[in-house]
Amino acid sequence: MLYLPTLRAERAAAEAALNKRGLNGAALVEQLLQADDARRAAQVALDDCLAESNLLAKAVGDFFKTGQKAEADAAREKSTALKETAKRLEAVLREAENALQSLLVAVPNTPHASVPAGKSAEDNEEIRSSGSIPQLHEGAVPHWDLASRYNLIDFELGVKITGAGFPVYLGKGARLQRALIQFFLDRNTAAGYTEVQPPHFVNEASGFGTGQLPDKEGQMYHAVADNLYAIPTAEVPVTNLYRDVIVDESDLPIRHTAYTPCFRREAGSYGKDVRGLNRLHQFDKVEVVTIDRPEDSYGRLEEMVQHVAGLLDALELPYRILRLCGGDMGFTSALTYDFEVWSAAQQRWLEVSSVSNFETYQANRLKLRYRRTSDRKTQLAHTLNGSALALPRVVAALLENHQDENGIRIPAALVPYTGFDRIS
RNA sequence: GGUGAGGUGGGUGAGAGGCUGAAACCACCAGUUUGCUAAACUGACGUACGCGCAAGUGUACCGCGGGUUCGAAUCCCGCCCUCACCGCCA
Repeated sequence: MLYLPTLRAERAAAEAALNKRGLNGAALVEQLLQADDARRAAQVALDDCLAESNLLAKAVGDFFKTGQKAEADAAREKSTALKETAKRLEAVLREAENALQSLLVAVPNTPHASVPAGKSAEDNEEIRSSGSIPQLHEGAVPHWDLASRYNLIDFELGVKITGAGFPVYLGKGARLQRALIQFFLDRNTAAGYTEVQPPHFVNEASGFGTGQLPDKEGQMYHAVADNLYAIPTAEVPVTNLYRDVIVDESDLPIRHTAYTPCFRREAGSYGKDVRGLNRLHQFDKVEVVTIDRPEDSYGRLEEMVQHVAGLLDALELPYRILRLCGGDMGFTSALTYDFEVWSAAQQRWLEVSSVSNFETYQANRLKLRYRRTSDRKTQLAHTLNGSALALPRVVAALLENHQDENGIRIPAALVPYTGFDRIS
């Protein structure tokens, strides 16, 4: 949710930024500011009315005390009449607030200056790439074939007990999952992220806080009886730990890492995109979340990108880093870097991590502020997060890229965690 | 699932129609004292939205939403949540 004071102060920049998403920035901002003006006018009118009413009420009490009954009755009558006006003005204000709010939640974040304008993935900007594309042997196969050949993952069994997109991991396949989770958590905590184990279901307020609700409602599993949502990412519960919180500036940056399963309905997905591990309804992910001061947040973002790159290096996977264009970026993000690993057997790039700075967009919804040491004033913090990492596509790439005629090699960094160095 | 208690500022917790944006204590912040720290003392100390060049000032907020009243943290109704005990259970 855009912060209106900033929007007013930096109007031209905000308009230009929204244009990069392919929106009409000028029109959107104009609409927002007009709605805000209407809200302000309504509030001033109501406040004045209530102020008068408060004075009258006080007068009634005073008149009673001094025994001035006639004056008391007169004031009382006047106050009763004011009540009607107040009621009307209150309705006007409420309507103005609702109008503003529904506009606000419909406007995405303003992209950072470095974000390229663009409509789709075509316009994303490659920042750098790393690792070499492996030359696979004759007869190399995609991960879904490897998964069944070595009995690592049973997709059909998952279909039986739950449905498509809920795979069952077996034997070394299951162990590989657990090893990766542990490996990522160890690396993240070593880098200064404090581990958290959050709930896997969240309430409505949390869904709103990080921006999943109301607009991405259909993407989450909803436990209707209790009105809880299965988390689509650990970002939701972990960031919401700081909802309605004013942290001290000296406590920043706050860094957390969390492993959770993630649940996504992925309504509308189909075809080769969803084959094998490419897109699942339930998957494992280790997340990193950072909260920091505005002036430091982009430095943090770079640190997070470096950190994620280090994970992929350790797994010996070839990857590239993209700076997403305005049109391809998530609704709530100001700047997003995507990490894609090369899937050698599928001959395509697979997204394994998305690292974003949300600036104050989430913080404004969350009411997450920090108190400055210098003047003790509160200010919205910046929130950032990134996957470090999402498992399924890492596993896909690991299996495909490290396969040879006799099996699959486990990268050295992971062997202490798997307890085996080959799958065969 | 049953029964009971309760939701007040960063924390504990008083208040039971106007004297209450809210006692007291603790914490936090500034200062005095001090070789340093501690202690002691003094002062300041909620959030949000407005108005004002500013000093300042208006309004709202005591879980949420309604109601009664000239006036509600306080009375009434509905909802949500938390805790305790019992039952069941990994």
